[in-house]
Amino acid sequence: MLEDRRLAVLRAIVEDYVSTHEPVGSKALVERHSLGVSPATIRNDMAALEDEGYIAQPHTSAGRIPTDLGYRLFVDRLAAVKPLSSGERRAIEQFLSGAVDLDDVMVRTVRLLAQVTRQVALVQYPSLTRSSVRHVELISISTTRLLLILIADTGRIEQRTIEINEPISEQLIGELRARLLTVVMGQPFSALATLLEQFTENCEPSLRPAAASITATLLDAAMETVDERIVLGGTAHLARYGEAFPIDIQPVLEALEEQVVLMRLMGEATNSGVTVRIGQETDVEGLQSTSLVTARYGRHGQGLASLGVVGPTHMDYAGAIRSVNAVSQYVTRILEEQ
Amino acid sequence: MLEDRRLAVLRAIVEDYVSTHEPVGSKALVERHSLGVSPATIRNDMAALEDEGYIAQPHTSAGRIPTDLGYRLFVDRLAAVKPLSSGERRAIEQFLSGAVDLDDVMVRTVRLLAQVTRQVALVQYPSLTRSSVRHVELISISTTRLLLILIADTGRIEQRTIEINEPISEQLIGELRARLLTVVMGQPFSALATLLEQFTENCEPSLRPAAASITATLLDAAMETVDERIVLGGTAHLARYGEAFPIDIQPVLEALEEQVVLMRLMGEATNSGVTVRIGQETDVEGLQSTSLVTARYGRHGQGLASLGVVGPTHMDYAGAIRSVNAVSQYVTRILEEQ
DNA sequence: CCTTAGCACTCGCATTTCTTGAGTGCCAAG
DNA sequence: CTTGGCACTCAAGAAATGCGAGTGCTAAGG
Repeated sequence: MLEDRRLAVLRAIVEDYVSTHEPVGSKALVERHSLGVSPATIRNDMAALEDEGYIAQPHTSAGRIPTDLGYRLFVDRLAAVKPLSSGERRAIEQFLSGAVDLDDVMVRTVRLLAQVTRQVALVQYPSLTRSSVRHVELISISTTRLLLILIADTGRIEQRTIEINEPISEQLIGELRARLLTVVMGQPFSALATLLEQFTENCEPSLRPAAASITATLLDAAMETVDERIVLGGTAHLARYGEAFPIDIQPVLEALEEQVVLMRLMGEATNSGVTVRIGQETDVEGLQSTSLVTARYGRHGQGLASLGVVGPTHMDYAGAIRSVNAVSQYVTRILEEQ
Repeated sequence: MLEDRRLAVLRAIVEDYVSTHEPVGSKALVERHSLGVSPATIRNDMAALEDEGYIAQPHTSAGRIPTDLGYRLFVDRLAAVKPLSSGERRAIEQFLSGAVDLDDVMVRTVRLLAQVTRQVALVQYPSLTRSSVRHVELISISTTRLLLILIADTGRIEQRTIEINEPISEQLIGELRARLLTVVMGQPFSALATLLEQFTENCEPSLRPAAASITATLLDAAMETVDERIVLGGTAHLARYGEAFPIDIQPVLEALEEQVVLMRLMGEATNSGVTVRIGQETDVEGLQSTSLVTARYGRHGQGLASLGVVGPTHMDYAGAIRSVNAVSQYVTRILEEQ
C-alpha cells in the first residue's frame, strides 16, 4: 500500500526527470501525475526514498533526481517494456535487409541503432572463437609468400600473409589447400588447435615446414581475440545532451575509443535478454555518468557477440531496451539468412 | 620591406593565436617577437591587414585573430615545414610495421595519426577502382548459393553471396572459377566491365546463366564506390578545444558521420603533396570552423586514397602537414610491402 | 613618408550585490 | 497517515560596478 505509492513516486520521478532533465519537486509531481495525495505527503515519501538511496538532491533547495540505485530499481521493477510499433518493425527490417555483406550488416546496424535510440550505438563483430570455418583459401603472391584467407560462417573474413622459407610450387600449394580444407571445413574455431596439429603431423616430411608456417598463421588468425572489432556510431548524440548538461563528453569519447574496455563491457553481458549497466556499475573511468544497454545477437540465444547503446544515466531505458532487443533479433535473423 | 614586416606580423599573430587561443594585441606581439618596432607601428600594420581581410577583431576593444584568409596566406607562404625528428620517424615506423592485414593497417594508421597530431584523424580505405584484382574465389554454400570473394592487390577484400536459379555442381563451380581467374587476375578493376562481358559470351551456353549472375555480382562489388569506407579516430580531441572554446562540436561530429560528405572531401585532394582546406573552404555545413589537412597515399604518387586530420581552424598547420605527410609516406610503403 | 609617444575612448569580462522563487522540512491539526 | 501552513535555504538570473587590455587618432620626430 504505502510501499506501492513510494514506488509509484519513484517511477514518476524517473519519468519526469528523463523527459525534462530537471530536478523534480513534490508540487510538479502531483500536478503531472494523478497520485491522489497532496505535495506534503509526497514530500514524506521522497524523504524516505532519499534515505533509502534511490533519489538525491543536487542542492538543498532543489527537487530530487534519481540515483544510480533509483534507476536500477526502475529498470528492474518499474519499466514497462512496450512492444515495437509495426511501423518501427518495418523500418528496422527494411533498413537491415539491404545489406550485401557482413561489413555492411555491421555498419547498417550501428546506424540504425543510433538513429532509433538517438544515442551512441555499439556493435561488436561476431566473435571468431564462437564460429566455425566456412572456407580457407591459400593464394600465392610470390614463390615464397602466400596469402591466407579465412572465412567464418558468420561471413567474417580474416587475411594474413605467410612467409615461407623455401620456394613452393603452385601444385604443392593446391595440395596443401585441398588437404587443409578437408580437415578444417565446417569445424568450430575452438577445435582448430588440435585439428591443425594432427594435420601437420600427417603431412609428408617434405611439406612439413610449409604446413607448419601455414597452420601457425591460421591459428594466429583464428585465435585473434584481442583485435575483435567494435563499430561505433551516433557519437554526435553525445554532444546533444552536452548542450543542456554539464557532462564532460571528452572522457566518454575517450572511453569509447578504448576498444579493450568496450570489449570487456560488451563481453560481460549475459547470454539471454538485454543487459543494463547503470552509471557506476559500468566500473569504467569516463563512463560513470552513462548507462549501457546491450544484448547478445546471433545463434538464437547462444550469442555470437553483443550490440547496444551508450547514453546518459537519465536515458529512456524502456525505449532503449526495446530497441536494442528488437535490433538484436533482426540482426540475428539477417546473419542466419546469409 | 614594409610588405615583409606585415607578413611577419601576420605570421606572429597566427603563431600566437594558435598557441594561446586568445586574440593577440599589438603590445603582446612586440613583447613575444623581436619585431624591432613599437606597438603603434604594429597597430598600423594590423589595421592594414584587417582591411585586406587577413585578420579580424572579435570585439572593438579586443586583439586580432586570423581569418580563414589569414590562415590560407600563412599556410601558403609562411608556414615553415620542419622535418620530423628521428624519434618521431621511428615511432611511426614501429607503430605501423606490426600490422597483420589491411584492416589492421587502417586502424593503426588512424590511431597513430590521431595521437601524433592530437586531432581527429581520417583514413580512407584504398579505392577499388584504382586497384587490380589479386584473386577471385567462388565458394559454394548450398547448391543454389555461392559466395564470391574478391581480393584486390591492396589487400582489400569484398564478399557477396550469389543466388543461382538452378543447382550447380561443385565441378562446374570449379571450372567457372578457373576460367574467371585467368580472365581477371591481375587486371585493373576499371577494365573489368569489358573483360567480364567477353567472359560470359565465351562460356558454353549451359554455363551462361550462372556466369551472368556471377559477373553481375562481381561487377557490382568491384564498382562499389558508394560504400568506400572511412575510418575515424581521435574524436575525443574534438571535446578538448570545446573546453576553452565555444565551438559547438555536435555539428562537427554529425558531419564526420556523413561518410558521403567525407568521401567527397577526401576525394577532392590533389594527387601530390598535402592538401589543406581551411574553414569555409571545406564548404561543408558543420565544418565551417574546422580545417582539413589531407594527403594521398599508396602507389607512390598516383594515390589510392586519402588520409588526414580534421581540427579547428586555429590548429598547428605546420605540425599537421608534417605528420600527415610523413604518415602517408609510411603507409604507402607498408602497403607496398604486403 | 614612416615611426612613435601620448591620450582619450571603447567595451568585454569578471566580480559583486541583490532579488526572486522553487522547493524543502517540520509542526500541529484533521 | 495525511495535509495545510510557515519559516528557511539556496541556486540561478539580473543588474551594477570596476578593471584593463586594446584600439584609433593626432601630432611630433627622424
